[in-house]
Amino acid sequence: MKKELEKNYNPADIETRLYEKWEEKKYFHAEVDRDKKPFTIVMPPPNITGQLHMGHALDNTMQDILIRFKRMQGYSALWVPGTDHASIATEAKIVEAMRQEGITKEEIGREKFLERAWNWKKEYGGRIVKQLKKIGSSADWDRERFTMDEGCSEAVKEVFVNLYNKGMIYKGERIINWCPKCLTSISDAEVEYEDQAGHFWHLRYPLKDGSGYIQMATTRPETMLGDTAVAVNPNDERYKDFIGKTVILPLVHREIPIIADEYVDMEFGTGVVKITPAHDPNDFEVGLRHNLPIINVMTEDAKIVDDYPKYAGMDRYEARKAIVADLEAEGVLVKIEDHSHNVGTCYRCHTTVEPRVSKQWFVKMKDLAQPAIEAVKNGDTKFVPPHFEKTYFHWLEGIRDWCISRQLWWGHQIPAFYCDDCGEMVVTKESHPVCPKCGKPMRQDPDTLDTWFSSALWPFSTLGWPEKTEELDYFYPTSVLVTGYDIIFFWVIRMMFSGLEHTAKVPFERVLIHGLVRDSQGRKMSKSLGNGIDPLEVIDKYGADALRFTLITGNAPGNDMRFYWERVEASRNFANKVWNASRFIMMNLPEEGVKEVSTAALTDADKWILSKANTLVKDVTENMEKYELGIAADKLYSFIWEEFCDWYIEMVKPRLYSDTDTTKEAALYTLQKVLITSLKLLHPYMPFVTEEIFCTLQNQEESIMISDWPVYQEELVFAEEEKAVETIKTAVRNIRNVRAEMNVAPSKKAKVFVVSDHEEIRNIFENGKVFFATLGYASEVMIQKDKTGIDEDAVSTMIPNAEIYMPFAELVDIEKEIERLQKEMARLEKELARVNGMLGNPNFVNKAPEKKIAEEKEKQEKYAQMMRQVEERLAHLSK
RNA sequence: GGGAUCUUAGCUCAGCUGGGAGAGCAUCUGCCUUACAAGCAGAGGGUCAUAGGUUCGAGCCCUAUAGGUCCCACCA
Repeated sequence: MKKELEKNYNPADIETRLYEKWEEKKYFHAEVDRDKKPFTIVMPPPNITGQLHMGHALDNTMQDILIRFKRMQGYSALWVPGTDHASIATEAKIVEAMRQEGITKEEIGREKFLERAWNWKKEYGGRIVKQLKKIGSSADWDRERFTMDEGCSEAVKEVFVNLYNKGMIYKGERIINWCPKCLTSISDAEVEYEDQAGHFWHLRYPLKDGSGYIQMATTRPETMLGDTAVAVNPNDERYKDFIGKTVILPLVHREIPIIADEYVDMEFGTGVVKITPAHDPNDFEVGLRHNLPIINVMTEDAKIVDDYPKYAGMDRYEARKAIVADLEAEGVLVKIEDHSHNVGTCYRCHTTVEPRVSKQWFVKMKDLAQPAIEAVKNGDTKFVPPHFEKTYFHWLEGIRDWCISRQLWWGHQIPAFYCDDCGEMVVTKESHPVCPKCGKPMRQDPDTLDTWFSSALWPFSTLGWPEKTEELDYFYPTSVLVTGYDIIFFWVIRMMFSGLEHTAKVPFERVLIHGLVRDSQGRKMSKSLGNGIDPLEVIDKYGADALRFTLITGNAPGNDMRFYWERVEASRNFANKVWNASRFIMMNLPEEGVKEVSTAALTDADKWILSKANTLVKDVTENMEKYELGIAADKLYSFIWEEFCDWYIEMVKPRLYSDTDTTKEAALYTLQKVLITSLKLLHPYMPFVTEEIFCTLQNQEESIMISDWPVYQEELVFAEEEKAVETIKTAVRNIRNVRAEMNVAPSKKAKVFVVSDHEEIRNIFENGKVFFATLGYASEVMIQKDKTGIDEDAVSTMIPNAEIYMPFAELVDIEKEIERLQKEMARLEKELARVNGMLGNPNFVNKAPEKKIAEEKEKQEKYAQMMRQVEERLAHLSK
């Protein structure tokens, strides 16, 4: 029994079932297969704390399209999925959950805390994976990884030890970005700057010798407790005499020197800067140059330390108020100005970052950055779109050492060990080393590594590195990395230099960058604004195919896009169109199936659509190979909807409905063939509908996703037939146009006369006679060499080398008819003038390519000829 | 301060290497035509931000200007 499609397309009915089938059949699984070429993508691992959002949906849709495309093309297409432990985010969630229970992590200790964290991971880590499956992701879930699983942890240790032994990782006391809420250091990349309204407090520090004071301004008066100098520019004439003198720090009454340093900008403010090495990165540098003491005045959570009893325990903003009040009381506060400045905030919690001097681990970036720059410069890795390479270079060229230690427990603990007895330190992959000097057990560094340290290894750690696995050998370097431009600094760059350093290869050949999905007003989707749209809700309402199609069309690579429900609806309508066209075709297919038909048996229309479909195969494949996914999708959309449904299916109907038509088989054959080609090309974009239709149509279980990708065939190019059908389309359009203008009801059929003294044109119409009945509302079609027997009052329309007449005696309004023809005349005159202008220009004729000139000459002839037709007709009418 | 990017139809956006301005939505006019009203047929609507330049030819390349967005940067 022939299977049929349900009357209405309902994505919810098919999606879950199909996905389960795919998983069961292991279609997503890829193996090393030396007979095939590899194509590899590693999925940017979503955080285990994460919920699927539009960014994931876009990112994963793009990857899935590429993977499905390559799989069908016969590659061993591997998409490695996984999740990221997201140390700061996860730890914050667990700490918060514990806080609600009234316990702190210190109370339960590291071991118990990690136990909780792992439990949490078990409970929630799978959630995002389930969600990714809802959008149809065909990732190889058998190879799912986690940044803290055994293999990844091994890779992390290996890398750390290697880099340490090469001297590229060091521990040092530096000023770093500290988040007083997360209570950890963060890297430069993790600081987000935002403009904040603040003030300038103008202060006068009195000179020790009583000869006066020196005046400066600060945006952070509370840090004055830690001032250890006042600086001026050495070239500043105004302050020449002050250099070397001593001032008395107000409130604290510490004696500090006035020093000279180029860092001070003479043009800015008073040209005097207070120097607080412990609480400002620039001051820290100045302090190093001048051997200034570093006086830390704040605790980890940004409160004033006990050394200043009056302010001890106050947080930085409280202390600011108190100190400003005291400065005023002491008479050293001159004035307060409004001032807006850039403040660094923690990218996770948006607390203002506090620069803090502490001992941390760093990766030396200079030697790592250079190869990463070169690899892109010489094209080993290319960005799509290319302009993101500039961003990449810019950031790498200005890169500073990477602070990788975090004062957190959830993450990869740093493989450095200390001997509390003799102070020896070793860096090793062993988990319980003994001190090489005194043989005592050693204590591991309590800090963990930046989450991005392990993500940086993702493209090769997931393939088995540091082991020399078959997978690594075959699938690495990966083919393309798909990610948003907001992640270039965090991740792409770090994967690049890590890959080059540890595998001596680039981690991926392409970086495909996409933008952000914004709301309909162009705002970023965010939790706090509550303007986020849940992809799962979209899927529930319109299906995953509609969501995918929406995300992939209507915008250029790398650009942000706005999300509109209307667009999802339009995509759903397209899926519905495909569904219904397929349903129509299936209704007409005989139970025993369609036989292969020889080319000779095909009509012009058949050849036309086959030829068009063939071109589509070529275009779509080329676009997809160039990562132009949106362009390919647009072409599919217009081919299927306009050419195939609106024209071909309509043209073919009379043949299907007739029992005597000898070309019926050819029509059925062509319908099925073009449908299957279209479904295959569309499958990467809309995997669910295409699968359901494909299997129903073929009455088989075997999936479209493992079928062969269509290939362009020279023998399916039918240029003559394409031209012929285009001629007929033009004629039909003109007929419809005229009828619509005259408000002729579709039910009112009319005779159609085609007059042409070109034999080949008459032949085209002779072959296409059938189409005029349904498409052109014709009761009868007469094709003739001249106007014999045509009612003089007929309505007319012109196409190149032919005239079409429809006798509507009772409807014809001569005035209107003349008006229409005059309008047409004017258009032709304009076009002809343009062409004449070009061809009359000797520069054009001498310099333009021959092909272009020939094209224009052809047009010139066409317009001139049509003008003669219109002229003649006008002359006749005005008689 | 440096850099990137954008400015095209009422709205949102395409427009690949320069060769007669496109789509979706919205609007207007007809149609329940036996796959689809989630549809069919037709129509209107644009000095491609501005000013120069290169070119036979510019939405596309170059320069400047205006406005928007984003990223980077140590101006206390």
